Amino acid sequence: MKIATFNVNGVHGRLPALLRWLAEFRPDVACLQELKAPQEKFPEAALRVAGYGAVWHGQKSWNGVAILARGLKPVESRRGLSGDPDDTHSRYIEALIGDVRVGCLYLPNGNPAPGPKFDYKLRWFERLMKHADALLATAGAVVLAGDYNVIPTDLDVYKARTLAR
DNA sequence: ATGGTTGCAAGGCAA
Repeated sequence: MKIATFNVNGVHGRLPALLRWLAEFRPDVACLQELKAPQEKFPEAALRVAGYGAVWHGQKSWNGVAILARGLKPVESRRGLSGDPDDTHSRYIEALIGDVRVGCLYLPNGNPAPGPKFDYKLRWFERLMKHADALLATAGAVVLAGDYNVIPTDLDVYKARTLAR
């Protein structure tokens, strides 16, 4: 099974590129982040024409995640992580594609640090770890894919010197 | 070197 992930930074603005990418690489599963579209404005029909079923968790202007599956509709098993009832960001959706469970995540950027956004990122990490532990305790294959917003090397940074200050 | 870019959505925020 070919599983891919793509931060689209606006699913409408990026839709032509997304469709080309799906046609060229034909992933069985694609995890999308930064839809930047409300739930009711996700381009479900265009993706269906392209051969992909979808589940998604939209949000106006920011965030938003989706899971696409070629030739079938993913069976949603979770949206959002537990542990913070006040968290309104759409950053996690999970679904079964056949017998493989796929979690699609968009981890908070956390900038600027230190500050409340960085604190939120760390708390989100803790919630993800807790959920990952629960997933690993269950039987079956699990994949947690997406944008972790973790940058081990300067190659992962658009402009490392700016971040280093 | 204190600026540089983009998407959403309609001014400024987030990345």
